[in-house]
Amino acid sequence: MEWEQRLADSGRRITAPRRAVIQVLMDADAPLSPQEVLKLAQAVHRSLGLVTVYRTLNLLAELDLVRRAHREDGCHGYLLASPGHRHALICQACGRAVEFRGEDDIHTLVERVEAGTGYRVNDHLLQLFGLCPDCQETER
Amino acid sequence: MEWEQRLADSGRRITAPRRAVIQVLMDADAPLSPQEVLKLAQAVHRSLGLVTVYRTLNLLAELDLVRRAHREDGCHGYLLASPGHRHALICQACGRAVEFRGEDDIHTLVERVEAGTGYRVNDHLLQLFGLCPDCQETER
DNA sequence: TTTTCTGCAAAGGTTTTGCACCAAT
DNA sequence: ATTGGTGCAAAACCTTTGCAGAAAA
Repeated sequence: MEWEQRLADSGRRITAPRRAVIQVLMDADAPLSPQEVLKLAQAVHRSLGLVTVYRTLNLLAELDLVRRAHREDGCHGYLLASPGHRHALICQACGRAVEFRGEDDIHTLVERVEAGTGYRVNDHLLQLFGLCPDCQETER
Repeated sequence: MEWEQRLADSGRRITAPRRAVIQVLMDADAPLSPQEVLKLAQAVHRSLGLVTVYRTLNLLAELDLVRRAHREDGCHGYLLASPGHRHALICQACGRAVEFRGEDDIHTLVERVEAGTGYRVNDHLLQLFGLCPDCQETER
């Protein structure tokens, strides 16, 4: 598993709580709040505490294994970062999220913005909001 | 002012605190946290309280006059729902922000993503991070 | 054995609610 | 005059920190 390698390389340890949290994120198809992660992960690792969930999510985010996402309900959501710079597309009705690549278009945009403003762009955050195929059905 | 109309239409009242909050958001060029809105808006309306800021931001978000944005520092940021849909470019060193338009590039990207995923995209959030010209100087 | 990690308790923040007074319509 | 809005205080949450014991390397 690639994430175990990443943890080990940074001098961190592979533990049961961390396994549980990653497992939950791997199974999820929408950004999860810390509370949601806790509830789901306790099925795997009973004694897990909320504090450890927070610490684990922060650690994984630092290592770029997990991405923080904006949720319209006010919570912060966490989802596994797929390799390569992907971006989240979140359903406004059911919360299901998929990721997509948009390197080419963003690259064009970034170049234009750099030329226009003199800024040097190092990073970006892009999220799209809309309706997934199922919820478009339901809508009718 | 269009927002006054929107408030009146929904049976709400135009008050000094609401004017102050909207004024601040109109002048801002980056998503502001409730605390930041409070500090800035108190310059216009001394007795303003944090509670009223929250209530006003929630109300405005309900009416789609204001949008909630994701901030990496953990807070939620609020920004005026811009008719021209502009995006923020923020300096990582000094915090100075400028805005840019990117409609064309984003439009292309959105179409491609819709075709690839089956989602219908209604809205998006884009923020760029980098160094402004001055801070690129300082860097050397 | 050594260091990191965990869970608890408690602290520090942020956001929401209840209520009496005030203001816009 | 009515109804909705404001500010304060307090409650309810969410997130981080300090610490002693447990677990990985």
